[in-house]
Amino acid sequence: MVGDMRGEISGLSPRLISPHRHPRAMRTHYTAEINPSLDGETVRVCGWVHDIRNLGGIAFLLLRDREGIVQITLIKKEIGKEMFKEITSLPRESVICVEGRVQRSEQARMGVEILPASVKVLNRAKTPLPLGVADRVGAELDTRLDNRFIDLRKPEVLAVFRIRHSLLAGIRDALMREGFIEVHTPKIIATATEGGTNLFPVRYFERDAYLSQSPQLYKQILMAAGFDRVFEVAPAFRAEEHDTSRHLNEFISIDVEMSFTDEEGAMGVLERALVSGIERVLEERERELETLGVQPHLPELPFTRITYDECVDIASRKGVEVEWGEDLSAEALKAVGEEIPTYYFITRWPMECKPFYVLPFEDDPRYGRAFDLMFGDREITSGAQRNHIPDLLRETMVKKGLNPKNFEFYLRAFEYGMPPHAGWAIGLERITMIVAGLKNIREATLFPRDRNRLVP
RNA sequence: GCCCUGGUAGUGUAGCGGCCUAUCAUGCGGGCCUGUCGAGCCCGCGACCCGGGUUCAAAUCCCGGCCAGGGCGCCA
Repeated sequence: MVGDMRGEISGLSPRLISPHRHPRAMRTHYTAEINPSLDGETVRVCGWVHDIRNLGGIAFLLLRDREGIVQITLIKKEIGKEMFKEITSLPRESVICVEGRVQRSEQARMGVEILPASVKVLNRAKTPLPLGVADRVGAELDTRLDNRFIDLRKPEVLAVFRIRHSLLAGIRDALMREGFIEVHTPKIIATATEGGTNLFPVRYFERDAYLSQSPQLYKQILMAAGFDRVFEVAPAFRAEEHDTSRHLNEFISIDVEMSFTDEEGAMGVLERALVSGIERVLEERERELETLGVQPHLPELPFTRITYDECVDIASRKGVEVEWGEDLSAEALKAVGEEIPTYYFITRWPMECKPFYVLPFEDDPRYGRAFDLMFGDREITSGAQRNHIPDLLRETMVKKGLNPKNFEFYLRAFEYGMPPHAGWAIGLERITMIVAGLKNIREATLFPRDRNRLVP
């Protein structure tokens, strides 16, 4: 772990202003920037006491910051008995600033060490720690989440969030390159967006309101407003009772909506955005990927497209029966995922198992212009060309058991010039999970909200 | 929400009716040690999820609760 943290500051933009140039900056360098070429120079580094190895007359203190770990070498004869005692008895995870001289060293693993002139203790950690950072024993996810502020100090945990950052940056860049405007729609809403999922009720002064499960209706309204191409990165809330390693009750949804195109146009944007995100991770996060021991697969464009009916065939050939019109079961998706162990689209879904806002095909209205983006047997996105024909939309809502009266604010937008449009939504934690090779979605979010967890 | 499995020091675990004054590791406290890099050695500290029950006797068996892990359903 320590060895993985050598080298330059990871993944900083070339336009970045050095964080140490600020006049009030306490440090002159991140630990990762201390290298043998600084031999003889005086530097100041700040961070956490990762570990101390006291050999009696000499001690080695490993100082950790966001970028890595550097060795502080304490020689009793040089710094004096008292200072030696004071520093070597600091509890792990205390926060200190060390000013000292850089020394090239064959014996130090990083090829360099710092001989301190002064050590300032900024915050002494209590003992024992609720969770070890440098410990050799593991900890269960639940214990880690209860003590997330310490858990996040672990380089391999931080790595997940730097990967997530780069992934989102790559996706956002691709969308901006293609002319999408970033928007923010309300998260406190009056009615259910799509029906089906449960919403969290909130008190909105003297009225009942809900937390938004999806920006779906609002981003469609923006198509009527002529925004043409929009995207939103925002939380979505689902009051589902599910409690699994793939579900959260609050997650970040990347939503896209675009006018004057069909579902194939939306799929094109999605596959380019996803490839851009993975490319960015590969460019900027080599070190973090190494820390986690994963190598994300960079898919080729365009992704494979197969229809729902083809999936049903593949499943039944493998002995998994699917009733036409039903959503594909976990078992059926497993059968299909075995055939295509990478990213691919499932297209041409039955209207029965898709939401009301999907546009049916003109030639066969039993099918809708919907698609799912899959990774093996895991669903990561769904999207569609939307139904922009108001009469047909009302009709479909009734068929789905929804009352159009509750959606007047939405339906009105279709009556005065609504262009054809399409879009999709992707769960940021879900793709982070795939790219970073995580087993539990909770690891892809800082402070997860699930069926049982509301704190921290 | 359903099915299965489990909850033992700060952390991760062993024990599964009396050999438990509860194992081991890590951690923490103290001591020794001038080149560690999973440092080493010596001494010490620290735990049976909660509530009922069965039994001469419960960490161990039974019931309820809470929490967790694995599967399924639903979904992004």
